[in-house]
Amino acid sequence: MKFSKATNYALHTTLALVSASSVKPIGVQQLAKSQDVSTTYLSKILTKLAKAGIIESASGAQGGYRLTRNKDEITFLDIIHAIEGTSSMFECDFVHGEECLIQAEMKKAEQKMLQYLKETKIVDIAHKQST
Amino acid sequence: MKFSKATNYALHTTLALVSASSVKPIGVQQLAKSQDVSTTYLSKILTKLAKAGIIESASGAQGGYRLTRNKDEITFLDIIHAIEGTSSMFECDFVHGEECLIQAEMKKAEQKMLQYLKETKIVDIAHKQST
DNA sequence: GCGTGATTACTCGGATACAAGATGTCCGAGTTTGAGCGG
DNA sequence: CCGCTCAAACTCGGACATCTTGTATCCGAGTAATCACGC
Repeated sequence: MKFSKATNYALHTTLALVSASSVKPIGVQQLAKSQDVSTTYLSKILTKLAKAGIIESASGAQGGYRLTRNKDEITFLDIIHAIEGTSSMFECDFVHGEECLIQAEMKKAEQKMLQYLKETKIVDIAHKQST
Repeated sequence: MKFSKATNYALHTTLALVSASSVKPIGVQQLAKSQDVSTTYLSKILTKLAKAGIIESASGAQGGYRLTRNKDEITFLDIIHAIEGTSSMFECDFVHGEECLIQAEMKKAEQKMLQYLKETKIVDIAHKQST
């Protein structure tokens, strides 16, 4: 029950993009270098973020990645859902007659975490970091 | 980022033991049958719970598993920690100069979930279920 | 009746097999920028 | 000076390779209760 490394890469990269906040896209090479990842692997991760509509890619020379939305709209949850998927962390496959009460409690617990992640924005971190 | 099936087995088995609440231990075969798992696999899971001090095993004929503590002391978190381990769900390996702010937020979020799981007791489910 | 041993019903733990997912690499294809070259 | 072409600098996406982890099985060993047997 752990978050994948890809999520960590995604969060750090998004933070970098938010901090940069320029109109000009930033190349994968530059992003990858600061996190010590291969460019090909990072680009695979960023493609997921792009599909989720968080960032967009500009191909060709001088290409790279750039935020799409307003940067203070991006939450931790957005990133995590883009990478890890949106399915629940706990699934009870058994066939009890009724709804599984254990699963119900687990989902409530999960919601507590998701709620916090939904309230926390990447841009807040960027502000803290720059000070 | 999902809970393992083993955790589900562990939770259901513990619930069964709490509901039974007899002094006499319950055999793995009986427990496994109700969840459609092999006895050998389930016993492996229960060994973890035993090591965590939540249940104890009685070997030999008429043997099986039985709760050790008072049943209203057992929380969801106890079970989950016993099976999944106690390490954090999010680890940032990078070497930033300072503490990683992203990791800090992620751990706060995780704490929200753990807090809920710590407050929720198995015996509560047992009561709900019997009504 | 009573001890003693064998049998039976269990759990325990290590070794192993298998599948799925996470992690990462390679390479060909498409796309934009910019430089070079000819008119 | 303008437009065309071509190379360079990029990203995109699929196909692999690898490693770890979860899931599960098998089997020999140990252990406790029970039964059988002989004294």
